[in-house]
Amino acid sequence: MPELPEVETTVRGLATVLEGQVIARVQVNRPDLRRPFPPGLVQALTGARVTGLSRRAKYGLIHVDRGQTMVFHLGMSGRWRIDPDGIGKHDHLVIETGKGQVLALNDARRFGSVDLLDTDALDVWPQFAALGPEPLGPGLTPAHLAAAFEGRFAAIKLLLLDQRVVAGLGNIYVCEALHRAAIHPERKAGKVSLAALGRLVPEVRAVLEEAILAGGSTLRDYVRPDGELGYFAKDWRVYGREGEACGCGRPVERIAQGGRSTFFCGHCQK
DNA sequence: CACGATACCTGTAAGC
DNA sequence: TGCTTACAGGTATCGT
Repeated sequence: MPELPEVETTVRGLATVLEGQVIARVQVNRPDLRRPFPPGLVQALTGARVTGLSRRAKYGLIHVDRGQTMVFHLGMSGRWRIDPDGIGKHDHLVIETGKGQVLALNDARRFGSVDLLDTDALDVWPQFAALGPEPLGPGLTPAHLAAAFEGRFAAIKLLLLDQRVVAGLGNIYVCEALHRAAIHPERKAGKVSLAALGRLVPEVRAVLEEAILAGGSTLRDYVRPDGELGYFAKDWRVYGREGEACGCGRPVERIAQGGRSTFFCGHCQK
């Protein structure tokens, strides 16, 4: 489910419910996700007022008025449910606002995480300090990629998934961006021309921005009537389309890289 | 250090 | 129907 656009959509949806509200109740239903829930999480959040929400890479941030921020990562299967019809299986963290609205962090595989940090120390949090530039920010340039890829022999697809190179890309949007930029996913990163990187950067931005827009329109202001967040119609050009015709007519191919599926067109991508 | 493999955990879909 | 297998949008860690 969650790459950068889905996290962004989720954060915007959560903001409609949480922004400016007091957190009246916090319930933790198991000790951990990928890591233990932070000690004191319930106490820190209960009674606090949410001052704002934001996103960094694939992390969602909920800022409260006590100088702290709850940082969540959705892993592979995480999602927030708004006003769910009862607390269900895998609703590991439940938050209720002063207005009585309920938010449930649901994560079947529990690859996600929740952390509690001082807001003014977010930048030096090791997980954030290690991240590369935001793909939608000014830091992602062809020159940045060229520098990051210099001398590297790993496949470009794999390096684009490395959050230290660019922060927020995942398997779907890397496949899509490489296809749109006509770059073969197995090309050694250090050997991709600056011209090709010049095509790639705007395509990375475009796939992400289009996905965020689709999320907004599909979800109607980022929240579906059933309370689900982050899901929207997918119209990928290659992802999940093995054997189907690429725009050029040739079948989309599927290979494994780093143990994960890569979809591409061997005719369009060189 | 760069890089590939593996582990984490559960659900779902496909194959037999 | 039931059982087994492959695979899933992410990341940390381990060995070479």
